[in-house]
Amino acid sequence: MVNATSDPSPLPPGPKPGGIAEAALARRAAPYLESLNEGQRTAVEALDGPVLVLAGAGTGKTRVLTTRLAHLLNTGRARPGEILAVTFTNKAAREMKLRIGDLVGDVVEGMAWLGTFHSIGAKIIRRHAELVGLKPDFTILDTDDQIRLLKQLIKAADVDEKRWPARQLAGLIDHWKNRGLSPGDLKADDGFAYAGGRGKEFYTAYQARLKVLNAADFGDLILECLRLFRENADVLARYQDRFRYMLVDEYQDTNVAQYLWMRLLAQGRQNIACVGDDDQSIYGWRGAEVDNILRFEKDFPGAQVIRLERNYRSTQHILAAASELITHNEGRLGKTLHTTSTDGERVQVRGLWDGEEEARMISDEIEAKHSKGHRLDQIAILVRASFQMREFEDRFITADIPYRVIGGPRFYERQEIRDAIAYLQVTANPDNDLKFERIINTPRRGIGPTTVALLASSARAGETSMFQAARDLVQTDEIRGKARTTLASLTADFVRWRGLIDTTSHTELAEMILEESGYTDMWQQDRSPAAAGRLENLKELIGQMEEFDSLAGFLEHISLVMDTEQDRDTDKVNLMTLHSSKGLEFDTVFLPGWEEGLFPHQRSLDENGRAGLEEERRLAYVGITRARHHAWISFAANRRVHGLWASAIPSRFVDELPASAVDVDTDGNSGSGVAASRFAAQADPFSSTYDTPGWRRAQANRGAFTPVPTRAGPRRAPLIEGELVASSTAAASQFSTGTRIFHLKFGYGTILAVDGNKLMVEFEKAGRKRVLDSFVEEHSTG
DNA sequence: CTGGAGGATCTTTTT
DNA sequence: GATCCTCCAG
Repeated sequence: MVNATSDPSPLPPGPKPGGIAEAALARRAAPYLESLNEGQRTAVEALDGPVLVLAGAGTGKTRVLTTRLAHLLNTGRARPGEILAVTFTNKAAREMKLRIGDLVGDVVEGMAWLGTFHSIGAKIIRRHAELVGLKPDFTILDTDDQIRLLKQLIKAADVDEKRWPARQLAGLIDHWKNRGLSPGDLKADDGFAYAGGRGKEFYTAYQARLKVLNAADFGDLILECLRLFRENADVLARYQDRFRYMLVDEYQDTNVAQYLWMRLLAQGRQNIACVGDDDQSIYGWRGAEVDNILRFEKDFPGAQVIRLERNYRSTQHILAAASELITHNEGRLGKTLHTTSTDGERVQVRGLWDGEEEARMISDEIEAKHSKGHRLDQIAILVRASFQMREFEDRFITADIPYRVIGGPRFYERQEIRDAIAYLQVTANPDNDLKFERIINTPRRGIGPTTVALLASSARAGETSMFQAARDLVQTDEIRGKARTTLASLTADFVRWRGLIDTTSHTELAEMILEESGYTDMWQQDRSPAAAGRLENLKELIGQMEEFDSLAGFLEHISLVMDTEQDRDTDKVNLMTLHSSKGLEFDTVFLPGWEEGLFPHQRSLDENGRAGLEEERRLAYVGITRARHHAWISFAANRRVHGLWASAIPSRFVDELPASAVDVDTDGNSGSGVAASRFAAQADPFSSTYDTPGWRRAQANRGAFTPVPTRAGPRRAPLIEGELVASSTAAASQFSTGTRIFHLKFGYGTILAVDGNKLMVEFEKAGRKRVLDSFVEEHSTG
């Protein structure tokens, strides 16, 4: 482990730039350079000075990045420990490390400063913890803890949490931290948005409380690091000197705080390379500033800007569709992607009746491809919102198509895992109030809100932690009866477990804690079907701990690395959100749900106007450019949102695609297809030959649901309007009770009740279900 | 302090 | 429709 405080970082005996030694080294390095195209090679070889690489989708960004780092090492410009390379996700960091390893071998192990913004921030703060008011073993709070803590503060300040939700305050504080603002930087009216101007006050109190708890939230990992650098010129100088070369990946995703952090470090040697694509900036909602790309040339005068525009991934039509779509955005740096691939299939556009039919069309398409030998794991379905996944999962289960969901609820986010970790964290650091509060009454011990509130107020009054307060209070008569004895034994248990940290193996200790605290027991007693799985997960957790050599090491890992690799290598269809698809590529990509209100998402438009729309469009761009050979875009005329049926119009993005790169339902094999607006034979996007009671009703109701004029207030009338099940009396079903019907998914059944166009049906195989009448046919015995 | 009932809410997500 | 949260009665 390198130590900043005792490292003068002398110039290494590296070869003189442009000298003979370097030329010789470069020759040795030649093989990996030769397979690069001109732009890529420039980006790899421009080692000195500030460099901005604008890398379009599929232009070999990762390749450039890893080769560049390998090149730095190979030419002897820097030793592994002198390179700072930051990514956003652990996955990206892991992959980068792997690929550099392929190029330079074990040397990569010395790259101690390759990691995420947050892990590197945490590492730096731990070394200088006392300078920012923390102890080196401070804990990192997750979002749950953050909310819990804010709730305490809100309650203590006697503010109505219902009117001013803790989530909102958390959002505000995050927003400030993303912008690099400490409480002291705020102007008086900055906190206006919360509790009538008390935002700043709460932010101050929150930060103070974090210090008492010896804790930092994710934002602090950057912000406190920034403060450390600003207030301690000597510390900053040391790091500026150490990091001879810097590299930032996914630069378009950096927020202001990260930008300032990085700029401060780079001001030493000016050897900084940022790689990004403004067209793929899709995280504005969590603080990313595309402007950082524009600022780069201003802040680093003379910066070299390199554009990578040759796309190696997609066919001509796919690229044309994506490129044309994105030109509808203003305020982009502008790149023109080109490819040498000329032929290939056009982008397929389909309009369908509803979400279920859309899922059926896609699964049919997948089955057809699969039977022709197309691998399932080379197929992805990219949705805008996770609720859309359900329809596909249902369909895949029915059709027996193996699939995997990427980016779903992760292992470490499960309740039982968080509880178990909370026990471990309180053991490691009893002053972690938030974790203590989480498990103080789990399993139920009879310590309720009253007792917890008493502990919290007592802790605040004594400027100490709740754990300490509990230890003190049980000595007095302030807590009585059962609460007193349970609390006394619980705290004593933690003290005892803590005493065992150094003498017992951490896995053994973890098992002991879960056993003795009654936590395992709680799930064993639980009769719910999920209980067995939870116990399995706890075992799995202990198993994962074995990969670490100490409790502290494990805990640091889980607070920063919240992901686990899952079954990568089985042949399954990939199902994920557009957001989590960034950086991936597939032979075939399906993009369902291109409907106004869903994509672009209404909320994005409402809350961020034009900027919101443009970010949605970039999301569409990201989606299309994931595809190598086949891209399918589809939309439905009806979709169930929040349990209600709504009619929808095709997304404006559909019309923004170039007609020459698109095919619309060419073979006419779909009798129920709804044509895309511009591509429809008739001018009316909703006209089609589809003819069912539900469809006719949808036609009839269409005009009746014009958007309600916007009222003052945050919530506006959604554009998705037209509830088919609305009180419209004209919409009574043609079906009647007792009729025998057939349903595509559930089979035969008998109608029990009719409610508008919704039927309650007793199915022979599937049991009792509520279905829309447009999905059933009267079963004629003839 | 606990459990059930009713109510509000429902984009995206990493660290 | 489903879930998470809050409130109220025991």
